Amino acid sequence: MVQIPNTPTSADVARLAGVSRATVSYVLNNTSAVRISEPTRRRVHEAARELGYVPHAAARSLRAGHSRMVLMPAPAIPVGPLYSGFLNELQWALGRLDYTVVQYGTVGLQGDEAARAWAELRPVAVLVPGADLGPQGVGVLKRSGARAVVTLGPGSVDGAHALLMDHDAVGHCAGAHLYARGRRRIGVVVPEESGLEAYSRPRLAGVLQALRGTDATVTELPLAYTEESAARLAVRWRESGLDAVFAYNDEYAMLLMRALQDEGVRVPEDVALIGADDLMLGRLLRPRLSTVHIDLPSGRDLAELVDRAVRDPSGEPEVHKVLGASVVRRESS
Amino acid sequence: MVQIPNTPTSADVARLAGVSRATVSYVLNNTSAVRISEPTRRRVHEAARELGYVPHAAARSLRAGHSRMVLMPAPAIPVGPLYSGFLNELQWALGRLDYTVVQYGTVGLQGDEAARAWAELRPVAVLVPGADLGPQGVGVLKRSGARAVVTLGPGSVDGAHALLMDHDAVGHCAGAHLYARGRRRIGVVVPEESGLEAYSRPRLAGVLQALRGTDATVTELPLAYTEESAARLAVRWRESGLDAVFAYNDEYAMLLMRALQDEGVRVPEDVALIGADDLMLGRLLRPRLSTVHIDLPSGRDLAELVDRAVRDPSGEPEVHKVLGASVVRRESS
DNA sequence: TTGAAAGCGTTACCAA
DNA sequence: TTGGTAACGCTTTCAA
Repeated sequence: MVQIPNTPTSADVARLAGVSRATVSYVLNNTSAVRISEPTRRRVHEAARELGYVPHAAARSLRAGHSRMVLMPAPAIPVGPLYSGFLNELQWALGRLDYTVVQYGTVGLQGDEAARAWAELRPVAVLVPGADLGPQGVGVLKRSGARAVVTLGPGSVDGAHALLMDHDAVGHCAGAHLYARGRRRIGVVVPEESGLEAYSRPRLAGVLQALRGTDATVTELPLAYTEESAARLAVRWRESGLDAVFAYNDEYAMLLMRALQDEGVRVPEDVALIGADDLMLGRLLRPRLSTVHIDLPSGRDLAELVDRAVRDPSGEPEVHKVLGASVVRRESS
Repeated sequence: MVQIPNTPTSADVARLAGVSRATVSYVLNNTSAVRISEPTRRRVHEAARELGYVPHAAARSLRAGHSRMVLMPAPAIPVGPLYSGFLNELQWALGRLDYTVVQYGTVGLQGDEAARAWAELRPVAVLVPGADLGPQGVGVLKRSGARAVVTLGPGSVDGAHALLMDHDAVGHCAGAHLYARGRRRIGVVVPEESGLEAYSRPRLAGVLQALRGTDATVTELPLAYTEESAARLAVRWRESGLDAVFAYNDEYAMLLMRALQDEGVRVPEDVALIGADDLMLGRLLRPRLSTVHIDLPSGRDLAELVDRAVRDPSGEPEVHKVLGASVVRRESS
């Protein structure tokens, strides 16, 4: 017969220590408004340890009327070292401010439905990467007690703070660089993988904007992240007449570079190539890959924004441009 | 003056609809044990929509005595496409089974302290990647109501289910392969970055095991993920006399390959090189990088294990070896 | 210094 | 078909 242990509650601790539940709460929370005798204190701690008592977060925040939970929908697409480093720093910084960061696995849920699912947890703040949140969603979250809603993505939403990750700037940088290098027939890789449109569209738009009013032409190059797809693109390269490519990011750039070289297209002589994200691996190619270096905000800064917003929820939503982009020219352009 | 909207509760909905809280609950949860008239039903839904009512998960699970939350500590190190694909699949599969997956940002917390933090959320199941959980921790979690504790990592812990990710096998594969290719003086890259020991140690051990009792020698090669570090290693390469390397993974392999080639060391003629993880990018190198392909379990399978364990918590802990490793020979070995 | 009791938002039982 | 009520675990006010 299996002993199914019942989860100990503060009442169990109280009973074992021979005190009331109130006293247990005072002791375990170090409530300063009330002085508990040292022996009692010890008995309570003892009892809690013995029972393996762990407080019940839900009950606690239900009673308190609020929690310190910061909720982030977990990004559905694999995320590079850049962004995951940022996430880590952010979690650490929020942890220092005594928040608990929780990534919520929003699978099939869309838009407002997702917002409602998040709202059920009554987080004190919500950080939403990407563009999956509308004004409705912000309303739902605020009404359910979120004191701060922050979007991290291309646009800003009414009522929410925004960290504008302006990927146009990445494309703009790349386009201007290629133009300055004397290239005029410029291709822009657009990944065929779904979920990347949120980045690829603005990057393309940035290139277009950088070249508007010049004599350069811009050609979209759909490309899947497979060698076959890259080979198909490479095989028809010469007839395309392109003399430069912004390859969306370093990984697609590496893929394309190899395919082009296999076709005898020389980089950078025949075609200048530039990626983005400044991955270590791009540096290892021959020629070394030029790239657009992206600066994300520091996790500390975002954590402080969140904290500020939580403390003063009626403050005006802040909107910050936080994505710095700069060309790192190496050998491929 | 700013209107701070109070979060609507089911009582508010009841008042607006002119019914009792119980009725609201029945309607919104489609309770089948009870029949509510169509007009009432409509009024309730109407009222809920109008107020933007969102149920309070904490209150609900407090009342119910359990939740459907599956908690995973968020991995602190950046995680490759392989593992993050696995995570996604897992979240999706658990979502289909009506669980809610939450990644908990455990920063700084160690061992049992971390386990207690997780336990506060009273998850129905806990999935712990890595080796950060001891038997004590399992005890805390179980006592606080977790019906399944599953570790994903190198070892198994008493009382918990285990998906054994036996990274020894990766090293074993690589070592055996290099030996079979006629190499005898074999280097093994050990990343200097902290947090990777959990993988690098067993991979090294696997190589050693594969070569035990043969005439081959194994040399540890500490390497940081920087070009400088790789260059330092490469510069002293010839005197090391090594004729093969297992480079921990594809990224370190790419780093090292470039550094070696820059020193005029030929791959694979002078030194055979093999990585691990079967990244797309390794295929793009010259020579194309040999690698150890790693098979993770399907997210669906793990989801089903979790579900089984939740339904029958008294079942024997299952221990599965789930890491398949196989060499993909390309041109570098 | 300690204890009794109320109440946070839900749901489920029992009555009406 | 609907409503009252108790209970989940915790904190806090008020009394003793």
